[in-house]
Amino acid sequence: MTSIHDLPGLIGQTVTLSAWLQDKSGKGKLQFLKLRDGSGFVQATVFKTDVSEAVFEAARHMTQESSLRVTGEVRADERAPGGVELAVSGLEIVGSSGEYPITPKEHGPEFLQDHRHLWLRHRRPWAVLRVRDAVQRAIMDFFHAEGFIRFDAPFFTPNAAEDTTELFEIDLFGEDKAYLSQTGQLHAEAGALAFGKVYTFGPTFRAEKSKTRRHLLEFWMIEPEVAPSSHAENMALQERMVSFVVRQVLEGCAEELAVLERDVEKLRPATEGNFPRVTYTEALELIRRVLASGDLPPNVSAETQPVEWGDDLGAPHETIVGSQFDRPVIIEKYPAAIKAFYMQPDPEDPRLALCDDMIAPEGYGEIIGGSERIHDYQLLKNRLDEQGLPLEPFEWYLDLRRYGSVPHAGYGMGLERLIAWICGLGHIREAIPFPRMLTRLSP
RNA sequence: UCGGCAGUAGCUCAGUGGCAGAGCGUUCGACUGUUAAUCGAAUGGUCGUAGGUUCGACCCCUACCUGCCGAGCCA
Repeated sequence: MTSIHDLPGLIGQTVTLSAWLQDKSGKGKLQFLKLRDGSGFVQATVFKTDVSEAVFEAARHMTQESSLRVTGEVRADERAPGGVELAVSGLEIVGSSGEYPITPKEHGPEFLQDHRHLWLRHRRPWAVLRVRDAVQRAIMDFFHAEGFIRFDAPFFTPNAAEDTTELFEIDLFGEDKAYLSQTGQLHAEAGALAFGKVYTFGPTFRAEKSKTRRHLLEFWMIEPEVAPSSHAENMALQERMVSFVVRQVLEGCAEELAVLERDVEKLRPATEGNFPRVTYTEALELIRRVLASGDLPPNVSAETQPVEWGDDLGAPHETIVGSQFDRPVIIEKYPAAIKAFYMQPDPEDPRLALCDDMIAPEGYGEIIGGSERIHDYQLLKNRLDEQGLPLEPFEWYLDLRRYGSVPHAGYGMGLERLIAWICGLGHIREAIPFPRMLTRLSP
């Protein structure tokens, strides 16, 4: 069986495809069949004079999404989309199709989401989810080339790493409570102190009632952790990884990005590295300047207020900072008070944490959050106390500081947010096969 | 949780107190180069739900449900 993807190299040969009928347009004695087989898309022509009466009538009455075995000669033809078409000599319907809900016309997002299991067959999800696969492969290739091992963190955890985030509670046979993991970081730290360089790669769960284009209840996160390492090395790793992934996608997914009508020139700068870096304090000044100029990026309200030192940046503020550069920008050294308990203080200014967020351009917002971790036992214990967190669940985490502690650092990257930016998606839900959101658990 | 917007045919939408509409889809017919083909015919409705105002409600009022977008929070 031949794949549609391989047809350009088989011109002149007669092949058999296993494919689905994506669309059809008839011209009386000539039928155009738009076929897909997962590897690609091709047009087939059925001339009444080339096939039996029964085959032509079958072609004329086939319904959208019927599964077929099609035999024909591969021909180069400028009139065909893609320049190659199949001149059909034989045709067999494997599975007929009823009235197919997703017609070639426009549909609203709710309708398409309700039919996600079928929508997956269409060009746009085809392109996005193939980019997703390329991104995942690039990430794994990158880390293995850098000497990392993949180190899987548990999904059930007894405690919150960051007490601010809501967790999904699991009933463990009525005795204990467990939560679905919202981060693998703490376990990745144990892995880093055992293996040096590790990364986790798996789903993560956040019970936030967020209904925006940037949020899912269940998303995939990559969390590298390195020991020993520093804040500066951590940022350099983030930059190397993101530019490598974008480079791989531009090289390997030209057709997919073309289907999505993504302007690849907007991605090109990210392949060069040299991501700009601003401190939190500098970012506040930058935001103030842009707001004063009135020249705001799209989707940022004119009502947006500047940020007072000590307050966290909101989504519109991140969009403003991201819009000032042609590639991802790193904002570092936020006030320690608004960040997680485990972040190492800046030795030059203990009010600050050695942490950073990477903001994607074009309004796609935060894609990475990372930090150097506190390696001193007493300091970490004090931070747990200050936050009012119980020590007992964190004893194992404190052990990492009791036995051969070393400065180390890591970060978490949201896979779907990275994909949404690379593909230029209007909503993160398109970046995962079956999105799980506040208003959607099905299909 | 809060704010804004929306819900009418399978889909996308128009209709704004007086007969429920269009385009597309689907089915049938014509057509040998279609790219969201074109042309002709047929097909299509609990106007989100419940209550209210009115001689009369898709339209006005109230409540609720559902969805979309945004905020907060985050990746």
